Amino acid sequence: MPELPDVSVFKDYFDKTTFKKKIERVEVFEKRILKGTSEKELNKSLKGNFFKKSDRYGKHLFAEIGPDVGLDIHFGMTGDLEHIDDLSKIPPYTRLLFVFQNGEGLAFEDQRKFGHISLVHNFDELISQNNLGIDALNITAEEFLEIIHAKKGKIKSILMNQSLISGIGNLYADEILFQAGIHPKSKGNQIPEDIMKKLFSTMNKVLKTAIKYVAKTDDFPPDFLINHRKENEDCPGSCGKIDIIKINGRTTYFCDACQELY
DNA sequence: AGTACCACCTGACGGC
DNA sequence: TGCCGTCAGGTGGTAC
Repeated sequence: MPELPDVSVFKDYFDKTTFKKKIERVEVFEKRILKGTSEKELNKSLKGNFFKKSDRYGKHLFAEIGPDVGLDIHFGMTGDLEHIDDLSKIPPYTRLLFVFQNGEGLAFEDQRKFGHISLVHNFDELISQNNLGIDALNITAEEFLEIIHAKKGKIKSILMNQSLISGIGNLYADEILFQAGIHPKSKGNQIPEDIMKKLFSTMNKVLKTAIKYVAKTDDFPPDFLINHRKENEDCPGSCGKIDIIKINGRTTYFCDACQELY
């Protein structure tokens, strides 16, 4: 689930639920989640401190603790955050728990254990360590065009490549290409300039709209592809039927009638 | 450089 | 009802 809009929502939730709360300890229930650190080291860095501020970059959440220490939180496929009032009621799939001195907690849940949490020195280190390209909501039109025109691969693969542009996953890649009227198999270097500009503005529009709806896809406007992800479903543009193909091994939904192949 | 698989995990769903 | 294969919105590695 967690792509850029979801992580943006997690950031707001994180800020709201950790603000001004002193960290008493960190409990790790699943070591696999930790990358390059340990429960002991985490506690050493966090105990007695506060989360000062957070930032989102791509699909990552950066939680700053001190001038030279912070957390890199990645939500994998099933990661989620849940604030806890009662520490005796820890949600299922809690892999790590921040315990605050006021008796509250924040659970990092992750059913499939693909998420991870690591210690980083700062925001820049998070970006370089994960080899992340420019954030999808901060990239300029010029940078966007340049990156995509330099690639001969399929546009959907390019959009999903976190080291080129970071934040877009399978779901939103399909949505953006659908709304921009571009076939997902189009080659990056063959998309005309004006279509590229449309793709850029569509990417911004889709991501911002998703954030506006708190990434709750059920509430998205009916002309979005997102709630029509079924084979043979009518295209929201009522021009044809939704097709399914595989790109990069990922299920891809699109409308052959309104998405042009370049 | 681009692509095609496999792997990591767990649960839900459809077919038989 | 029960077993089994397949699939899921992410990422990383390997090999052609």
